[in-house]
Amino acid sequence: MSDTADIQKAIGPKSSGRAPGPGRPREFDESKALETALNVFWQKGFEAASLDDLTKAMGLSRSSFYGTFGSKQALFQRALVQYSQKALDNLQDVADTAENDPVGAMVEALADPQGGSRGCMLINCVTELAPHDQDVATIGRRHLESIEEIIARAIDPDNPDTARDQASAYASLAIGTLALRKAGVPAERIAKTLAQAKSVLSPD
Amino acid sequence: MSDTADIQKAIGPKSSGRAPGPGRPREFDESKALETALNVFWQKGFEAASLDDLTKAMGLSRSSFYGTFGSKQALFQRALVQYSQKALDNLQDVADTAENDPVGAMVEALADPQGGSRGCMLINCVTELAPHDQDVATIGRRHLESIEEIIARAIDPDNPDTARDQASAYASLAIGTLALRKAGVPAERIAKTLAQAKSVLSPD
DNA sequence: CTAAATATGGACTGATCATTCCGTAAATGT
DNA sequence: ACATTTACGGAATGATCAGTCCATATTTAG
Repeated sequence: MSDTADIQKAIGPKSSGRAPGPGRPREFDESKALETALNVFWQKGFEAASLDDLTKAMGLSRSSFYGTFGSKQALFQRALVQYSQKALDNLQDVADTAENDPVGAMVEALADPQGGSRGCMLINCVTELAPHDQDVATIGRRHLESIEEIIARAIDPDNPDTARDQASAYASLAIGTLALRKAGVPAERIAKTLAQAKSVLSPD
Repeated sequence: MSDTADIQKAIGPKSSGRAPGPGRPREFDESKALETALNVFWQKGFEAASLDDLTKAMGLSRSSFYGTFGSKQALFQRALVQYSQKALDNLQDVADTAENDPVGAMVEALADPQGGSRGCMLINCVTELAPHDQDVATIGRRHLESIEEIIARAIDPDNPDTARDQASAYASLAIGTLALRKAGVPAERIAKTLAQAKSVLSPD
């Protein structure tokens, strides 16, 4: 196998933005398919999401799946990155549109993410895969650092560095409550936990 | 199949404490084997721990494995319960032997559990399985509630109920940092996060 | 119209999974 | 010694896994 073929395999087949040259056109929307796959991974995790699950949900044949995304692993990484960007955008948006307590609003948003009981996809995947998958660990670490950065900027826009540890504490707190929620601790108890922590942590 | 056979299957085969009646004696120590299995599950998670992994580590044939533990699922639940008991005992011990700051010591212990980078087995398993496995969710919820209880008693032995929310916040904080650690956030940063949170949360 | 290029459907492959089964070994009770 | 009971080693089973392959379909370029 040639070097270029290796590289081609590593980065995945001619995935997106290809020129409208010759050949039969795709019968599906690649970014829609990616979004669908993201939801399957979010709900089931990486290992438990089988190719049948994925292709059925995405409406793709296996040929189209591999032709477009290269491998389950490659698709998963694209989904993770996409999720991270979307989640960070959403968090920033919460910070920007909060009326009086942006930090509190962000903590609430982190502790009760969109998507019901699936929790945060990145935390799920970090827990499942990061110890044995360096790429996932890196994506997860950057995501967490970005969360801390956004919170720190909201705490003190002028000196975000000094607020970094506090921001990290808020983020860890919110992430910890995700485990409570998954284990079935009542939402009311979790709300009280957050309220307690916020009342003490906030400078008021 | 008879009802008794159903029950027998549900609770697992003649597992422990059997009378030394007739028949060939076991060539292995059941509790040692359970402990070994626990470590495999801890390191790999439930799905990723194959029966080859388990039986090889435990030194059992498949016959002995199924004859003793009934199924992978049943063995896993026994391992989870055993882990929970051990972890709670250890936490209580940290609280009892701490010199001046039992709560802080417990938070440190929760945030940096024994077993290196494997994190807390129960948090791992709750994240992986609780959404789709009611039994695991229940074991996890009870474990988390027990942690909160132990912390609350250390905060205020006379009125542990009033300290419950604060205890829950400490526990969530510590559990959240486990995700940071798995994602490869430097230990030094995590220590600063905990120090910051403790200095603010503690009544001093 | 023909050749080249890309996409699709679905059968196929080889590996691995949890679990079962069977022949044999090793103990007890009579 | 012999029947009974339990344990062991390891082959067999059927399901499922990710990934490949090929015949066919649909497009563009000339």
